[in-house]
Amino acid sequence: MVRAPCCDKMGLKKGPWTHEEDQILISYIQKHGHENWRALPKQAGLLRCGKSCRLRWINYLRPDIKRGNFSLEEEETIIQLHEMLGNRWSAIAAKLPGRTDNEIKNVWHTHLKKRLKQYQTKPDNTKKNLKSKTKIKSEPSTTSHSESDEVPSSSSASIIDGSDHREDNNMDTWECLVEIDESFWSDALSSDESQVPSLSTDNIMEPNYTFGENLDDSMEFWYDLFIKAGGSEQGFITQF
DNA sequence: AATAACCCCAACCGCATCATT
DNA sequence: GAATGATGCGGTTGGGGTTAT
Repeated sequence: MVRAPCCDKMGLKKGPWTHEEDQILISYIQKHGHENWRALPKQAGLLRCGKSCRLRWINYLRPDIKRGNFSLEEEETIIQLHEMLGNRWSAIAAKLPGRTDNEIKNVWHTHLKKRLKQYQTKPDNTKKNLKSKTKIKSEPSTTSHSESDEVPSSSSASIIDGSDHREDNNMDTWECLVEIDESFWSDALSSDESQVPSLSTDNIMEPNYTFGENLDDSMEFWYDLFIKAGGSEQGFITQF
């Protein structure tokens, strides 16, 4: 596989982006879009490689990026999805509107993984005992962490917080999904990923979210999975 | 007040995969 | 089908900020 030369070999700039560079990139993409990342920096007048521009745009400059701390619901969603999908951060990010794979990956490595580990080594801990010292960000944010964002509740289904933020029936859905053998999910997902539709979590995270163009296909896909996993038709109707 | 230790996150790197020729 | 080019993705790291001593 032929790889593009890296930035330093091309005499291109690396490291943190300046405000000016951000502005150039934003205005260029607003005017021309980003059809060709490789050509973009040259056309925009940036001394960056296309890869760097793409990353900066996707992870930081995109207008629909949701800045600030993750909500409890988001964190719990990450944990649940991680159980199902593993380290497929982009797939997880797709279920969390406004969040990037990089951001989710960071949150996982810095908070959630530790939290899970902590809980697993101390399964009899009370929720209170498991509170950690997560800092409160000072930056302006659309969603703010509460102090109690560190509390696992059960081994796999609800890790974050004892206070249930979901309706019980939603939790049932989660537990159902989680109980399905992980290998089943990976097999099912790898068999034809292009068909993987939105999970029901979309409804939790983004009430206005609509399924892809082909809702019927999506539902059919999940129906098949559900039945394969041993669920009944009635159960599927109840869950979804 | 100084500084060591820790934490967080933006950005880089390299591989995988998809698209085009 | 092979070669090449472009993009996507996940793992990792370095620097800056924060907290503890």
